[in-house]
Amino acid sequence: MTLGERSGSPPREQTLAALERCHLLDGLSQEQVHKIAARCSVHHVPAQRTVFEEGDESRGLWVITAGRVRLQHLMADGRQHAVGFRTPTTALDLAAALDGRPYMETAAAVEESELLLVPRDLLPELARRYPVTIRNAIASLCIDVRQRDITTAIAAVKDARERVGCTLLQLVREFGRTTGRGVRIDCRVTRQDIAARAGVTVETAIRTMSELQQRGVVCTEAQIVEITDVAAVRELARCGSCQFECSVFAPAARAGAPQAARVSRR
DNA sequence: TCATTAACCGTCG
DNA sequence: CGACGGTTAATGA
Repeated sequence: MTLGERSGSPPREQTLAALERCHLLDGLSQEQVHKIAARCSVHHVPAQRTVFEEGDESRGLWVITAGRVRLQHLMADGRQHAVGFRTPTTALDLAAALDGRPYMETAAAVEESELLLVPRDLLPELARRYPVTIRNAIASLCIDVRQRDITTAIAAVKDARERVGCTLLQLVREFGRTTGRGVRIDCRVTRQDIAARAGVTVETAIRTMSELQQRGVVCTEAQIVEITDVAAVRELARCGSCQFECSVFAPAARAGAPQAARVSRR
């Protein structure tokens, strides 16, 4: 049992609001979403606790309603490869929920988090009653496939320093906010996190980050990374000589939502 | 616990 | 050979 304790109480306002913003349910009315929520369970997961593990039987679809979750893969050498960090309104491992096969990766709460579990037997019903969710699911899966394709391609084609550069740029895509000096990655990221995501050791991540820091390209304070010279990072990652469509790492656009900082292409 | 530095060492082009 | 990057160890915050 890897799960945090369950809260029996019905979903709170904030939880419902997060579910409403889950892309899988795009196009459903508030009332419809609330009816679905009534059949979900709310789970509070303390920091560091695992929500589910790679290989576990899928229990349904997990949707983050608060906190932050890291998705990771166990590699042959025992190290963890961080697939990415996920924030509220994101559904975790949709593929496993849909095909009922075991989870493809481990989900661990980075900070205290809250997740909603849409029970597995509710999913076919959703598809039947709200065909739009099928379109939404396909869109989500496509993004997933593209992200994974890029990730594996990068692992094969880029060297360690370049991968650190790619990781920084992906984080900017996911969490970047423009500031006076440049762009800030708006969530705490340890050197270890960067290393796990780039598929390098901490020391290599530190080597690269230190070099960037000395060149005045980035600065870090309390695990918040700010990039003052995005062009230099793009150069480090050799963005110019690769054609991967990294825009798939950006959160899906949504009317009325605050726009994250963009990384200009080319 | 996290960050950093440095020496060391194996692999590969 | 030499660059790269992983390993190990020591140190400080």
